[in-house]
Amino acid sequence: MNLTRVLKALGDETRLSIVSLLRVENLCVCEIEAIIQSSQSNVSRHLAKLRDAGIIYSEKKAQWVYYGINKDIIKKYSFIKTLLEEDLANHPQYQHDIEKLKIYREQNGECGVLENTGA
Amino acid sequence: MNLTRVLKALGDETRLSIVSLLRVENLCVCEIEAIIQSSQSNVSRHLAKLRDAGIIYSEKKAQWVYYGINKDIIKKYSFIKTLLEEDLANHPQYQHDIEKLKIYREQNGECGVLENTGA
DNA sequence: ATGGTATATGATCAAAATTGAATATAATCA
DNA sequence: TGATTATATTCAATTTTGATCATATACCAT
Repeated sequence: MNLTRVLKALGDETRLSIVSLLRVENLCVCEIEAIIQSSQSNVSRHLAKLRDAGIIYSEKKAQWVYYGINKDIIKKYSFIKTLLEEDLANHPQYQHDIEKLKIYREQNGECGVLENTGA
Repeated sequence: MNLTRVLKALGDETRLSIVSLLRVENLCVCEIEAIIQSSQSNVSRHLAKLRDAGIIYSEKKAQWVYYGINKDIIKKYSFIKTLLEEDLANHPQYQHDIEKLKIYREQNGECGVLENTGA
């Protein structure tokens, strides 16, 4: 969880897409996979990298693993808050992914039966 | 000057040191070289990468090339302002580099005879 | 137990990034 | 002009990164 490592982890198209989605809602691997249209193993690896950098955390629920933004890193590096709330939130490309997430939700609902982890 | 490119450019120890110094004051290559203790060609290359990403600009004065933070990128990506003013400014390692810059200035003065470009 | 689904990981390959050494270019100064 | 200084760039070697395929593991349902 050091600054260079964090920036390096964020400096990738796929990982930035993932972070942008997790900004809105916690998601499991298969959901992310579907929305950003990348392979399972690829998404899993990128998630691991983001987690190793301390940007996200993971939480196992039944057979799924949910990922979410790690609040602690926002406390530690305040630029991340700005990045999430301003730069990513206003970025057309990532807004588009969020639209796709909504559509995915309407069509597929939740992966687990459980309440969503979005809080 | 796109987001991923910018983050990628910032995700490097040497380049982050450079940006952190330029936050305080515009500097030429040989000054940066002296302070962060890296080779001339290496510093020059890192500067080129930061410039290509739109994070810094360069300005030739006599035989020196001065580099400074590009204000436009701060307007475009607001996280950079936070990164510079909070995260880098408060980071012990980079504060230390700034101390070294002060000492360097006391001992060597300005590279050019010209007024400093710090504004 | 068996089979199916979700996720992680190892192996491998190609592409990209980093570095040092040497060289090229441009400006200055004697 | 020729020497010197500052900076950029090229080349080659090395390291790191990203993608893919195959496989392993964990959990669930029947």
